[in-house]
Amino acid sequence: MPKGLKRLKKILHNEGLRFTSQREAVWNEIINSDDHREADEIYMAIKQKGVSVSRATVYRTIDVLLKNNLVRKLDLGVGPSKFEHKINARHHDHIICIQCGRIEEFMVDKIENLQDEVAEEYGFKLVRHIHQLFGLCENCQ
Amino acid sequence: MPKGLKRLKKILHNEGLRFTSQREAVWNEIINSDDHREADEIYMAIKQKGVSVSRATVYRTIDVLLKNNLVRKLDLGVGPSKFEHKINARHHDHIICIQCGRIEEFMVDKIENLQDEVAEEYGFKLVRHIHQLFGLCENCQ
DNA sequence: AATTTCTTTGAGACTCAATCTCAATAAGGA
DNA sequence: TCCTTATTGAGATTGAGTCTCAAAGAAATT
Repeated sequence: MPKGLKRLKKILHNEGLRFTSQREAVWNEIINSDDHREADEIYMAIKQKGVSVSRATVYRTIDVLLKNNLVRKLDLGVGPSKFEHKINARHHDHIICIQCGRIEEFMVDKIENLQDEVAEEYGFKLVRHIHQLFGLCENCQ
Repeated sequence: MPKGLKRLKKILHNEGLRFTSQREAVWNEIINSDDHREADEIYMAIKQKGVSVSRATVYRTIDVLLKNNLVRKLDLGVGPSKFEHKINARHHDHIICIQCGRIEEFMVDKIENLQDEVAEEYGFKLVRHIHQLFGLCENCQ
C-alpha cells in the first residue's frame, strides 16, 4: 500500500467518510508533489493518470484535507487558489514573484512571535494568519 | 470645493481622464469614511445620497484610485474585497475576527524590517505585502 | 453472496464578485 | 455651440467554486 494511505483511511474513518478511489487519487496527487497547484491542475493530473474523477470531487476532497490540516490553501488574491500538502512540512509563509509566478517559502521565528504579541495586544485569540510578500524575483528585475 | 477634490482632479488629469460627478461621488464616499467597506456598500451609499452611479463605475473608479495608491484593497479570502482610503494613513496591516468580522489595524516596525530582510535574502525586490491575522476578538471568545 | 442502507460521484446548473459590451450620454476643447 | 472622444450603465459575461440529484458504489447485515 502506498506510503501514507493509512493516514487517509484514518482521517476518512474519523470523519465517518468512505474510502473511495477518487479520494485516494486526490490524496496521492497532492502528497506526491511539493508544488503549489490549483484545483484544476490537480484534477487534470488525476485524469491524465486514467482515474475517473470530477472537479466537484477534487474540491470536496481538498476540503476534507483542509479541515484535517493536511493541506494548506494559498489565496494569492488573483486567479484560483493554490494548494500544498503539509506532510512533514514546517510552518512557512510565501514570497511570490508578481511577474513569473514563482513561489518561495520562508519562515522567520521572530515574525511569528511578533504576530502573537500583536494578537495579545488586541485581545485576539489567534487562529491563523496570511503573510505573503509580493515582488520581483531576481530573474524578473 | 470639498477638501481633497483638487487631489482627485489632479489624478484624473495626470491619467488623462475626465472629471465626472460619478468619480467625484466615489472619491467622496471613500475618503470620508475610515471603514473597510466593500464595493457594493460604497455603491449603495452613493445611490442613497441621490447620485446616479453604477456598480461598473464604482469598480472602475476604485481601480484608478488603487493605481494611484490612494486606496487599499483588502482581500479577506472570503466574500467580496473591502476597500479603505490611504489619505493621511500610515501603513498598517490587519487583524480580523473570524466570528464577527471586526477589523483592527496594526503596525509593527520590526515586522516590516524583517520582511525586507526576507525579500533581500531571496533576491526579491519587494513591491507589496499582505499580512492578515485571523482569530477571535475579545467579544467572540 | 445477496440484500439493504446510505454515502459518494459527476455532469451540468448555479452563485456571486467582478469585468466587459456597446449604445447613449456627457465632458471639455475649439 | 459644436465636435470629438471619453464615460456611463444596464445587462451580459466570466470564472472559481459550490450545489443538485439521479445513478453508482461502499460497507454493514443476513
